[in-house]
Amino acid sequence: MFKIRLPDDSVREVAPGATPADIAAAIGPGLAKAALAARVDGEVRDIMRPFDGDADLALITAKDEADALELVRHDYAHVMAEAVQSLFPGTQITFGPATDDGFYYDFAAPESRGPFTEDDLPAIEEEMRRIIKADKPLVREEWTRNRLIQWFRDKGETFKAEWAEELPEGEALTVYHSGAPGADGSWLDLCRGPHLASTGKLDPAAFKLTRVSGAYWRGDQANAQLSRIYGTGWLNKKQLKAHLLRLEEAAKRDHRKLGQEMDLFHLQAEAHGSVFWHPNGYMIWRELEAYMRRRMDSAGYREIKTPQVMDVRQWEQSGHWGKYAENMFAVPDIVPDGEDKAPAVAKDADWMAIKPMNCPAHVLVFKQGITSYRDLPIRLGEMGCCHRNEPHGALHGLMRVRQFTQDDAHIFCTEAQVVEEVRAFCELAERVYKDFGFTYSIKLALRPEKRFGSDADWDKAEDELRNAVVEAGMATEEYGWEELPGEGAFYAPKLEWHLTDAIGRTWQVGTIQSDRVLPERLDASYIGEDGEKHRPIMLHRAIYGSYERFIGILIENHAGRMPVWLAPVQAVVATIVSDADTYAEKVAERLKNLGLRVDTDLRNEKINYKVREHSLAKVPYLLVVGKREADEGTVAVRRLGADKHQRVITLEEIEVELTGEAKAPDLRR
RNA sequence: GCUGCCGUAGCUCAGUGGUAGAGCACACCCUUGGUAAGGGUGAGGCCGAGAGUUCGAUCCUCUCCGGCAGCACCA
Repeated sequence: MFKIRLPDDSVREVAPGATPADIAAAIGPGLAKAALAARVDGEVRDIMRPFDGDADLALITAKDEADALELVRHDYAHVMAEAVQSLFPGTQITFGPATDDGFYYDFAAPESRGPFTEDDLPAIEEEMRRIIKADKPLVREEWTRNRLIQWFRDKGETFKAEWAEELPEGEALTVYHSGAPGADGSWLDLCRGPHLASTGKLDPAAFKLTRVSGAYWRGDQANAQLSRIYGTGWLNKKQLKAHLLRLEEAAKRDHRKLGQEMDLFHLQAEAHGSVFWHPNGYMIWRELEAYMRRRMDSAGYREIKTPQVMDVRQWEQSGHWGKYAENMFAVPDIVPDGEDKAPAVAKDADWMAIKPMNCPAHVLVFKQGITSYRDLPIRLGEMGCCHRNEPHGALHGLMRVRQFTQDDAHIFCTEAQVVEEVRAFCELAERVYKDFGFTYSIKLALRPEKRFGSDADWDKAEDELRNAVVEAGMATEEYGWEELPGEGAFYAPKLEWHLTDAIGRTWQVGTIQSDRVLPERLDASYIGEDGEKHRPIMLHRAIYGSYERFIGILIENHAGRMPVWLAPVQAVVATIVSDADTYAEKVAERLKNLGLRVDTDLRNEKINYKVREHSLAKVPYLLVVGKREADEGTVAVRRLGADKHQRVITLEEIEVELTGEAKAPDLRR
């Protein structure tokens, strides 16, 4: 007999061969029905899998949402794979995991038919519902590796066979049958599990196939491209509907859509991946830039400006040409003759390259003259405009562009100063992100495979970054502290700041990198206390990351309703009747004289129309004036996002209110 | 860059193998109206670019450019 202990510490004895399902049934029919799987000694297992000895048992039901969702999504993936193979014979299966909101499965579609398209989805959904309603038992079996390989080879499943061949020899491998093994219509996949007891445990109305795409076999671009089908899956219909609603809400915040509606910027084919900033959008930029200048000035940075284009030899020396050339724009140093649209370039032409990063130029500034250890640390900042030739498929609105401006800076310091500089940067970053109301997490990206520099240097650099965060007290769960092996830049490990926006998405923005390679390659040095030359360490750092991306994040985070200090137009004075025109202009004039961005709307339109238009334009303050306000020297205030309730206040009062709200966070008292 | 889908008026989108339509926006006229669309009239399009099939292409085929969703790559 096995002793099975339940969460309430009661113990039940069962005969060998008994399963968690038996215990659930013994406790009650309600639980037997609700139980989806079992946690046995902490491990999630099939509810029909017999105990192998004494165990602690907790039954998993829909109430254990995280576990339940993971199980259900994994099962949807398998049901989808079964459905696809039944509808499209000749399709090979590969892998299909659960994701954050659903599942996907990668298939090798039959060559004769080509990859799946969205038109295939309704039929697949229908077939999935049929399989779910058939309530097929999901049966676990242990197979040897050879049996597996043979099985998949016989079926023509080359991907699965390849995978099975790499699995460890002696270990028993699990397969799951959908339907009794050997029975008509039974289907099989290699899978670690666990699974629900049967397909009927899934809700046929709680999933939806959402899209198709390509995906590389084993995530490697060098491998075959598979056809991936994505779905979202939930425990019940209500959850599915809520999820679809969340997607709609997110779509409404899309910065590309809002950017057009609010006339902030545009993109067009002739400069694809580079932003045309309109006056409204550039006003946000200017405020951000002014704010960051103040923050950096007071943190001891000095701002510089360096060339956009430098001789390729310089990029060769810095190492960028070797490691980064595929992302760089190069220009021949020639004079076009004006006759050919695209002049021929001689083989021996000199080449220049547009900067993809600011760092080499900053080293060149550092190298002018002789630097004493007494001068360190030297913090050189630049609002540096960089160009990177990104893969076309990666471009995305403001978030991923080919021309962007960084709030960049490089700190040159001694080894002894690194930890303190990084720690100070952690605090500066925290102040900035708090001013914008963001929460964030900090990650340490460790050495990648393709890299410069010795392992000893990487050891030191990684330790320094880690220690600095520890000293700042931020290497904690609260700050989402995590280390990411292999994710560093080719020249240095990186600390990364990931912002979480208003709807829970994360974006990498800030970074600091400790670099020993570039000072070496470009021969930067300072004179130490001992009168000898020494290599400085160079810290690359940014807080916004890029203005483009940061503005994109701000737009989505606020759904376009920017805080007053960032709003391109902070207030509109709108008239009800033309008799109030003069007064409206006077109001606007007074507010403008206080440095506020104010427009008037004197058009021959009804107030309803004006309210609607300026609300949609996300203007934070609408000041409505009619005869009454003109007579009394007041304005009727309509604050964007506040309830309908309106306030009528004096001109003096609105001046105080607006100037208060329009102050940048670092200037408030 | 790879896979799939898409490209028609400033914007959002219908549509057809015989060179085009709606709503909003825009212009003009009427309307002076108290908090999310007052009414009328009008102007506006090389139907992404190039080649092919066809008597004839916005529509069919191919190539290219761009966009979208993933993948891969990244601030």
